Amino acid sequence: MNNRLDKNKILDVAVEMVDKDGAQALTLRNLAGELGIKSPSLYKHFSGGLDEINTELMLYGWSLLEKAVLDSAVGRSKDEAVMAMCQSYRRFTNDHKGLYEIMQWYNMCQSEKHLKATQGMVNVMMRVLDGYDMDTEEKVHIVRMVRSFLHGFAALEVHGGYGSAFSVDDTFEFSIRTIINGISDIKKQ
Amino acid sequence: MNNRLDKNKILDVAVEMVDKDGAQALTLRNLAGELGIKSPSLYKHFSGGLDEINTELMLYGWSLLEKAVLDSAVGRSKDEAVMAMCQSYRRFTNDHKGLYEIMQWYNMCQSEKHLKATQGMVNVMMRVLDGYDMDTEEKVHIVRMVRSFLHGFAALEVHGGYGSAFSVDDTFEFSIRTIINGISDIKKQ
DNA sequence: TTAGTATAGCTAATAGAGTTAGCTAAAAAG
DNA sequence: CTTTTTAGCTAACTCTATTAGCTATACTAA
Repeated sequence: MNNRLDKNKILDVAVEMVDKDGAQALTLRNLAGELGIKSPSLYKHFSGGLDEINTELMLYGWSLLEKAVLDSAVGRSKDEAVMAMCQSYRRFTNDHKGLYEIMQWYNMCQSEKHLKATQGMVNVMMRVLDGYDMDTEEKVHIVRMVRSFLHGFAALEVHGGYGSAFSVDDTFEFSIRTIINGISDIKKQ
Repeated sequence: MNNRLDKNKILDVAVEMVDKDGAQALTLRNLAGELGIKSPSLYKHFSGGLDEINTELMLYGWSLLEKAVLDSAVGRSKDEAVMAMCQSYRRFTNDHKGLYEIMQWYNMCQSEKHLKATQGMVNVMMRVLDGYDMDTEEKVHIVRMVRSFLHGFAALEVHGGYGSAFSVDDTFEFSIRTIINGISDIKKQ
């Protein structure tokens, strides 16, 4: 029988680990321990070490998120599609707290890789905005705005940054609706 | 003469370092080197080690940002005040890339400290919204929305997350105006 | 001013990360 | 069945943060 590990099995375990205990819990020692091997053995699968593992996780996470956002927009258009995309984005960040952390900060410096990783999701958002009557520049601004909001909301929500007692769900709905309203308002000018 | 260091001098140098080379460049070795001492000596000033230094930086950063946001809102009201606050927030994150990184992720887990640190800025924002006719719940939602946007925008801008060629300044202006428009739209309902 | 105390900085050593080198046994390939 | 490849191991190295203990300098009280 084949008990040997491969990249995918290792990454799956890594995702479980970071979503359970946070991104900082991903050490070679912990990961190897979880897999029942010793840390130097991980270099047989990821010769680039921890850096390569983080990069792979980052890429994997963005592909997952792209798929989630895409699925949520299927069969919907305009406001309904925007709302659905935003909700699936938020659901993802709550289901994958650790992975999303890695997606955020990892390789942010070597921007090319990161930029490429996020491009898929950006394209999906752009296509959804095709349903509205606006030019490319307006769409770019809106996608940037929505991404900024979703990203910031996730960071604050996941890390418990919202102190007061009011419903965070309500804030999310309210914000998306406000953005959508603001968009149509600008179109009326 | 007094060549000895104190907490404030050390923190000032630390801020310079992280803003120049990023948060990950803050190691005891680097910091000590920059100060002309050896790393164990830092424990004479920060018995809690690197963790305490990061915490102090986080608190210091939030107090700076609170002050900046407060100053920008003085003598302004409503939309003009909101716009000024947002612009000063953005200016801060660009002037203090490294410090802002630390403000974001550090001690996010031990939320009490972090929550308290951000409370000052939240209070300033709430007070600005007193100029509008809305109840507390609405204000809370709006502050959360604006914070989320500003936070997410900063993260994307600072790390070069905006790929396309369109002006990032325009996106910022557009977004704030969209949010303000959305707010008044909701008020009209 | 001076004697005494507190302490900022040092060196040396420990512990725990990531990483490399080299070995071995098991799987894969012919 | 033989050969080759390779996943996993141990041992060792480097670079972190951190602790212990020493010393000389700067404060402080008489």
